Amino acid sequence: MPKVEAVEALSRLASRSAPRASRAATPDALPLDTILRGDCVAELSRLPAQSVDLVFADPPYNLQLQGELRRPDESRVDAVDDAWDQFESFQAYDAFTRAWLLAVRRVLKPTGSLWVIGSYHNIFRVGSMLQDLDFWILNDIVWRKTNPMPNFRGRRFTNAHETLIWAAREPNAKGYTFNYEAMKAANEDVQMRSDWLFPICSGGERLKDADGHKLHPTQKPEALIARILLAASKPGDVVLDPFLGSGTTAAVAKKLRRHFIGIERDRSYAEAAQARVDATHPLPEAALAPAPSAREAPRVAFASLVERGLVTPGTLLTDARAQVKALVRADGTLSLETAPGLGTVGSIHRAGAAAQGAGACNGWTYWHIETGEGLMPIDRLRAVVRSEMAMAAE
Amino acid sequence: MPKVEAVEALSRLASRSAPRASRAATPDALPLDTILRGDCVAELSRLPAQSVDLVFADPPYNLQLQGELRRPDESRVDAVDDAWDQFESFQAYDAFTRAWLLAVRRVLKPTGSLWVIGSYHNIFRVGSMLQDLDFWILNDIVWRKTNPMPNFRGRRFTNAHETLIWAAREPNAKGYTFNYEAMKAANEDVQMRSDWLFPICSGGERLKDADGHKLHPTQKPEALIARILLAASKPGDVVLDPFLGSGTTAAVAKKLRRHFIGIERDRSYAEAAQARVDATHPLPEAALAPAPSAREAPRVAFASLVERGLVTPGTLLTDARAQVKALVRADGTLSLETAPGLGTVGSIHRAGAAAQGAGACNGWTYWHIETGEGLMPIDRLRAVVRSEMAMAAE
DNA sequence: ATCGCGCGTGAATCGCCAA
DNA sequence: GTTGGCGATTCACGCGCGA
Repeated sequence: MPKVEAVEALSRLASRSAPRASRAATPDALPLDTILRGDCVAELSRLPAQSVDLVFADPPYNLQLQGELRRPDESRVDAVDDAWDQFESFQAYDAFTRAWLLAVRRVLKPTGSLWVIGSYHNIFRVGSMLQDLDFWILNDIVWRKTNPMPNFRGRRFTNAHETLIWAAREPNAKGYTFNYEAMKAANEDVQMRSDWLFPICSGGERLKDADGHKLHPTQKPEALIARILLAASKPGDVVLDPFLGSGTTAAVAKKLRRHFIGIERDRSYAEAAQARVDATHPLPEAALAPAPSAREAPRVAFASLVERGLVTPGTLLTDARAQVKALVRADGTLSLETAPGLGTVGSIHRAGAAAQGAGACNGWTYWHIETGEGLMPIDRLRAVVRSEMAMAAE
Repeated sequence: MPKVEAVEALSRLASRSAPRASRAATPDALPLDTILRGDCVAELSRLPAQSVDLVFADPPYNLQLQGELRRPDESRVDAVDDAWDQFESFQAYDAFTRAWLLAVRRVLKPTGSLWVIGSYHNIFRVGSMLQDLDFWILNDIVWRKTNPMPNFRGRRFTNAHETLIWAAREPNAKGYTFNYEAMKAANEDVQMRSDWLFPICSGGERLKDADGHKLHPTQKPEALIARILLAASKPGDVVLDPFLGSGTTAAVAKKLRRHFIGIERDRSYAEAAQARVDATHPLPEAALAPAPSAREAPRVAFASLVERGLVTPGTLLTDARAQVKALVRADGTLSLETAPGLGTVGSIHRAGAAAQGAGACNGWTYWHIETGEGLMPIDRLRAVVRSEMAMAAE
């Protein structure tokens, strides 16, 4: 991946020339479960490379509002018009985006992944930059709001969603975490879709200052962050948020027994986030037991079934209709006894593929063994081995 | 808007240097209800400037598939791998996007608007380019699919949506069509949101070739296009689709009594689209009667109510609670009789605003008149005048 | 204690025309 | 180009208060 290497070189260059504070001239050890106060690019450049499992980022949206907005009853809408959300131009916003994404790439593990949330004002810039920097987009996710603000002037559709992008560090990245089974189980046993429905953050969850005003203009709901962490990280992983704000990511990470690193420039936000984290307690470990994942079950070679005596060499395996036959050899390979593929010797998967003239085949479900009560897929034997292994591990 | 002017200059330059076919060296008259066969940039450059009300575009998604995809049962997924969907790089895709967007901008009326649909593979490029070219994004819309294709590998979330961008020709564009009332009525009388739910195009609606294979890999559902046309155009408007494909936009436009112009490069798609259009018939006009829109109703001055004798000078108007009072003057202005604002003379709106200490007020709904059966908003009297005007117009 | 009502409010690129 | 007048325009949810 020459392009990735070029990007990494740029990233190193950027971090070398970045202004250093007194804290350290070389990357610190990983400051786990800490809120760092400062500019995120500068702070990221002090962290060790390839040390973070998951990044969640809620960057400024660059809203560019003109004038005030009033409701039909003449009350004023308290809009996001903070200085930190103002950029001079798309060019300036792109430069900002490029800088923090490069800094994030450096600290991400090769198996790590990145989530960014935004609206139509900024998300297209972020998505394009991710592609330009050779991140690899895995999904775009839509957060549908149950209770969005209406369009008061009746000139557009109600802006009822925000967009998240989930990306791996680079093309062909292997080993990023996706807890497929847990997501599926959480979605009535069908695959979790790319459109999620959550209320906006309000009520008791919304942090307020002493005067009862909202502490942060864009506090995200914990349920949204929790789904991200449950989908794309494991307990004990390191989760980093370069724009921590009111601290939702840190609080949810602590609750879900992930480590967090938060970066926040604004002192009052950082202090409120710290207080919030201090008041948050991890859930009981039992509540976080990972959902059973077929993918993470120990790999069992068919040969080990032969070794364990569950299948005797010389046995004939068949397909579900008992028309294709294959002989089990002592080394755990099969030898096809029927056309097409007659004489083929190979793994259960290759033999099954050859028997069907297909490019691939899951031999565990294709091949069956004769029992007193009819044909049984050999996958059932694998299940036996796995349960034995689980008992032995305790 | 100097930036817009610069973009328009570029656009003119692009159209001047575009290769010309024999058809014409200067822009033709608008070829209404026609399918043009050819490259969309070349064909667009032959159309008169500022002549189109609405553009719907479903450009190539640049899917960049690597190898084939199979379902768990080994059946092959018939993916979009057509030549027209392949681009060498993001730069090449961006250049393509820039070219057709500039060509579209030239033919769009200043009051026109543009819709583009895409997935995460291309929509970020399109959205960024729209912003770079100084289009003005009005909404991003999510098409949620009721029946998306599952993720067969279990490595990502089910990709269950596509994204549409709705944009005006330039910042501060006035007069783009948005049929707010119709959308609200279609959504159980609450504002239409930015997330829409439709099934993918399948079954009888899906065009098939002689062998029963799907004719076009990305045929869009008519319901999706219909909502767009119903939301953002009027009967008789000109709707243009630069990537017509199987002709959905043309067929829906004909059905909804909009004019269409379709551009399609591929001969077999263009022919199928033409046959489809020929077999499509417009809906009865009554079915397309626009939903009543307060915004478009004829303006009625309060003074005309006085002139017509519906309100007598000297009458006292009150707010809904009968606490604020104002005297109707012979010229149709009001004079406030109560504090705050006591003595203020002005229009029903200014008097209402003064009475409330607000910056603005809709006097038609604020002021009430005493009838035998209680207070009635003066808006009801306006309705009487309007219905008289409608009868007189017939 | 419970229910119903009124009020506040949320990442918003939020009007159009004539003078 | 700017200004000012006319007049059109909101949904879901949480909380507090009073019956």
